[in-house]
Amino acid sequence: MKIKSELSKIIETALTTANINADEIVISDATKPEFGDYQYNGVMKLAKILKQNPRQIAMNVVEHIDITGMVAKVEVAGPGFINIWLNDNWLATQTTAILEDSRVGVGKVEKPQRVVVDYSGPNMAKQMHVGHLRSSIIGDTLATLLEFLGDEVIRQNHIGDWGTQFGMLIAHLEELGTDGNTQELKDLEVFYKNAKVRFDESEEFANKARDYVVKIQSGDAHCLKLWQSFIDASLGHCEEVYEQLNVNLKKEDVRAESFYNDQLPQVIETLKEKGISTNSNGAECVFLGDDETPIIVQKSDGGFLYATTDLAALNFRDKELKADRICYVVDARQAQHFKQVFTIAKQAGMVKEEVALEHIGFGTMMDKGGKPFKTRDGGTVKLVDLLNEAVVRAKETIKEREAHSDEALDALAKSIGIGAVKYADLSISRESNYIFNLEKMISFEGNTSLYMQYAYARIQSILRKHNAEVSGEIIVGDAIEHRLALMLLKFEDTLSKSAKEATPHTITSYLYDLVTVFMKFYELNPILRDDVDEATKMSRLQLATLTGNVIKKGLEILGIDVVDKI
RNA sequence: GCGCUUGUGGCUCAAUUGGAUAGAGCAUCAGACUUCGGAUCUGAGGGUUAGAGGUUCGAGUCCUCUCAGGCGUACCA
Repeated sequence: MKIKSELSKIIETALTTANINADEIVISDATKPEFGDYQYNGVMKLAKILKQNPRQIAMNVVEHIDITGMVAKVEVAGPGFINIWLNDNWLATQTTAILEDSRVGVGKVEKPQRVVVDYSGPNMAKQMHVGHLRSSIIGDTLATLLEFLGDEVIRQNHIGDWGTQFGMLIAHLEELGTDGNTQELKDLEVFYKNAKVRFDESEEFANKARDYVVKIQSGDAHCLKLWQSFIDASLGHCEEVYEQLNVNLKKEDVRAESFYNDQLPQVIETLKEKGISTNSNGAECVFLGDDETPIIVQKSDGGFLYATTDLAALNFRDKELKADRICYVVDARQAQHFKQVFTIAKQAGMVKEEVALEHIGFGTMMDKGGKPFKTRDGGTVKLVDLLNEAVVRAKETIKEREAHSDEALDALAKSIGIGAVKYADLSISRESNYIFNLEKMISFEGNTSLYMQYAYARIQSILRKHNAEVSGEIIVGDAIEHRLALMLLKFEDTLSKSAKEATPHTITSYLYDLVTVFMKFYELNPILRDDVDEATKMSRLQLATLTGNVIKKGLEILGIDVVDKI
């Protein structure tokens, strides 16, 4: 239910009949229950333009608002706020209407776009570390969300599989045996370290490594084969992590750096032709605005850089993938880089002017002391280790409570442990750095996944206990049911906002609010007690069912499982 | 040096993009139960939104300066 746009229409009609012009009508949530459900604050701005008393205008508008349908009451407050209360019967009808809806009342966007979401982007030379977590799950949430809302999403995993380090790696691989199944590949960190040792200790090896870099790039069959087997092994590691994280990235979503390799000379040609780049100190450079430091697109030795690859990718995504919107889910520290690359791409006509280019930046994960996340001995924390630990912790916690079969316990621990890590990450506004604290994540209190999962399990428990058909209409009988019904209907507005701004935390805080309201409802209004009449019981069961459905759908978009029993 | 960015109770985070008395959760203290799953709910204390000016009906949010942190800054990605 698009409540806000419905209310906008009502206000617009009122303004028109009152002979007032307003360009954009913004409805916001009421800040407090006493102020109603929603408010319109635009009158104060209009007053300035019309040079009239804002309260007077507000009174005038209020008189023309239709209060026969969705709106029950309107009031002027303060300097000219218009407070709006929704009608209980309307809330009841609307919630009843979506009881059987698999989309829980969420419609599809009117104008679907073709959106490229670039996320995860691990480096094949290394094990995935915690830094990749954010890109993977924020990107995946965005992709799932846009898809659910009706956009056509093209996932792109821009993996790092190209560059000088691969010469060293495949030379090392060759020494170990060319089958690519060597034991050492099980841990890329170790493999990399050993390769580096060989590179430093042997001049012969180092020369071979440099030679192999050139050979891969020129398409030497032997080296390409080595390279490919290395990439396959490394990508295999990533896929295990995606599987565990419930991240929907497949092999066919991979469009690696190497894919753009043969398009790089053309990028330089285009930049030269359009007079965008110039030669400076032997390197091909783009100077933007008054900046003194250029963006280098080709090194003096002829080699290309990551800006070049990104330009080629932008070109490809516009020309071949025909995207309307391109989202890069990449660390916020690369903000300037993307700003520059986007500017160049548009100037050079590699991307059409109307295509939206967005850098979806995110902050860094810190340890408890507020420093960048490292292991005790100062190394990088592997993502696999971290996730495994979360699952182990989750298992310990739930084991204390109730007896489960080993199989059920493992599945439960995975859903809860992984869910906790993902939820904690997604619930923080993405641009800020955040402090990683596993104990807090697996807590049952506060804004955590477990609190949501618990609420869901509780609802399922009620339904099991009832153990009969649930039918009939929702009745909104008191203030708490009013709030709950309204929260349920706000789901669509929440998702739209989250999609527009690419902010997963909009969804988590909504879910938290929803569950909080549900818990209050549940405390105040008994459902299955004997003294509750049949119609009320059914209505409350329906409200509980619908709440469960929304929690499930919300968590599903975040890639987090619900469980029927904890 | 220049540029970008951040600063909100003891701690971790919000604040619908300029709206009403800045909200939550931890932690602390005080309550509720013959539990529809207490892994819950109710309440209290705790804030000059880093500091100082400015813009206006109205500022955590916009502008200027100061202080403190983070990041980037010519051939890594």
